[in-house]
Amino acid sequence: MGEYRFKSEDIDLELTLTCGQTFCWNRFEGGLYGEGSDRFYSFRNGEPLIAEEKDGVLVVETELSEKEVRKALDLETDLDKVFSEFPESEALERSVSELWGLRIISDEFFPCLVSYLCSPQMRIPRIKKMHNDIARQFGEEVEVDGKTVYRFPEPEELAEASEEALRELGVGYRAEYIVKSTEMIENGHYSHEELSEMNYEEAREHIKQLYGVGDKVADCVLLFSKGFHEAYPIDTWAQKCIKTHYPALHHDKYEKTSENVREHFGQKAGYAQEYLFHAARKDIIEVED
DNA sequence: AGCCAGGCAAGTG
DNA sequence: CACTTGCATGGC
Repeated sequence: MGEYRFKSEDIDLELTLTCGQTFCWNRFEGGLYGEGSDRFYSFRNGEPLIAEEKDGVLVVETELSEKEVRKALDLETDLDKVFSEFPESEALERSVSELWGLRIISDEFFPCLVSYLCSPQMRIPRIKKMHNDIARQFGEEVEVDGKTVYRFPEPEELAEASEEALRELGVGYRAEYIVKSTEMIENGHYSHEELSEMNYEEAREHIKQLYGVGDKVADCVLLFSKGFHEAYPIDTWAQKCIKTHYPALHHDKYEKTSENVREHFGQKAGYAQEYLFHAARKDIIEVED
């Protein structure tokens, strides 16, 4: 297997993979959010990707090209440059100083989509459990690094799953979102490839054709799998952050707030969202209801 | 025992 | 367009 090495001062791998943005990575031992090994794996194009931080070096083992590895972990982004271009803000400066090295991953479209179809009215650890249960039930069992793991199903594989079978995994009413959206993709009525040709506004409208994809899920999937770094998902936490620290940007309508934050933070608004979101959840910055 | 969680679609006025 | 309602499940 190929091996790539990167300076780990540029990325906090553990934080990046466990902050709740991705559901597509796992630890070899232990749950993603608890204690366990510091060796992580995911898949891209069916190929495993193993990442580990040791002695100040990020080591990635995979058959994938270096370009794809850089893309998956967003190693091309110059964090200093991103933060220097945001308007001055005490909340953001504190978040950045505490969470330096947090990067916006880029997962595969389909597994990312299904995770966020599961996300409405749900806590992050349970979304992760749903993702892993779906992989175990409908994905392929494969050996990675000598361990038996499950690759998340491709659309044609998950298309075999009935709504009832999904409900048995505890996904509740989200089963309908998964079944209908998977069906659209599997029978060729929806292609995410086209998203890459579009600007952000067009892409958001396009992806909302999928059943169960509203404003918030659209922004998550565009940000975390399609490289639209201007996407700023506004969930309950993000909403509270904006209200507390950027009241002038707050609005009751999602689209209006979205427009405001994108205009305020610019092309990398998603990075501001990710740092503020995680800082709020970690009590690094305060938020009011 | 209620209440709530990274919202969404469908229905009504 | 603005506003309301129902929705599954598990943890606290």
